[in-house]
Amino acid sequence: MERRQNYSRKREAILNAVRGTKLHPSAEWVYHELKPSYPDLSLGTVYRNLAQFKSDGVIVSVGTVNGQERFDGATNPHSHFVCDKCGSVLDIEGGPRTDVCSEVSRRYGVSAERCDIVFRGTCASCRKKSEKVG
Amino acid sequence: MERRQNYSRKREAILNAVRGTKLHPSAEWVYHELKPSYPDLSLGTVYRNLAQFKSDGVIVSVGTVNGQERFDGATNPHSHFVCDKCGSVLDIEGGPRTDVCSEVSRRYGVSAERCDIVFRGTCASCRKKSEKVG
DNA sequence: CTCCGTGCAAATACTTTGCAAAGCG
DNA sequence: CGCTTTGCAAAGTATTTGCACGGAG
Repeated sequence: MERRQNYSRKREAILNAVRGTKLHPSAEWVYHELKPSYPDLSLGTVYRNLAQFKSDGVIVSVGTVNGQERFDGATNPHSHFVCDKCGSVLDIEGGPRTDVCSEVSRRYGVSAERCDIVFRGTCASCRKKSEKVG
Repeated sequence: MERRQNYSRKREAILNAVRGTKLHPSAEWVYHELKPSYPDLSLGTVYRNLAQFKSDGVIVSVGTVNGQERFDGATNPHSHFVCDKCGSVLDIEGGPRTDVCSEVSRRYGVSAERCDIVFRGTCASCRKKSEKVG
């Protein structure tokens, strides 16, 4: 059916790159990460595969940080923290529960499937920096 | 202080446009909305003012929907629902309690100031459409 | 006169896409 | 051979920015 014929070493590498980091990378990050090992990799391919993974639900989008979409290879329900200063993204475990989806669906007549929770503020590292300065 | 010298009719119009709709508009939407009344309004001005409002905390960003940033003139704490099909944005009441922020801040050593909760799925209208088709 | 706000257009930045070549079964 | 994947470069879309002009104090 939906089975891929062509296994594609590059595709696997892209997926592994996303899964193998806690950085919640952007397309460009993945590209630069793999470029040394795959000199003929193209940015378009990275974008194409990430879009595919996302629509397949294999990875999720954390949202847009400083104009770049960021991805997460961990699909278990958890929240994120985004630093407004440096744009780093942090996993937050055990955030508010996502079973509110059904309640929202009922109350608003929609069909809510996912619930993304994003905290925003200043990360530990950026806080230290501003303390040193101030 | 930070007081504006030049009041600017256009700036007020832009803010009112965002506040006066439940659509959670994009910059372009605001532009097209005001263009008839302000024929010499430029898109750059809309972007500039929205960015200003946002950094002043007068409006908030709902996030990026289909590549466009969407804004909300209501700054009281509440959540949002985004339709993956048509991109419409809905206010969801009873949103994030601020005490999760302090808990996250404590546990992760960050300084979480805001918590954005976004539900995603299919809106009532889009659901009807697909029912008719299917 | 001095500043701020703006129009306009050019510049950026990110992402998508068309097409021919290459890979896998 | 048939279908998928990719490199490359061009195109597309959203947003930002430089600069000179116009209005308010």
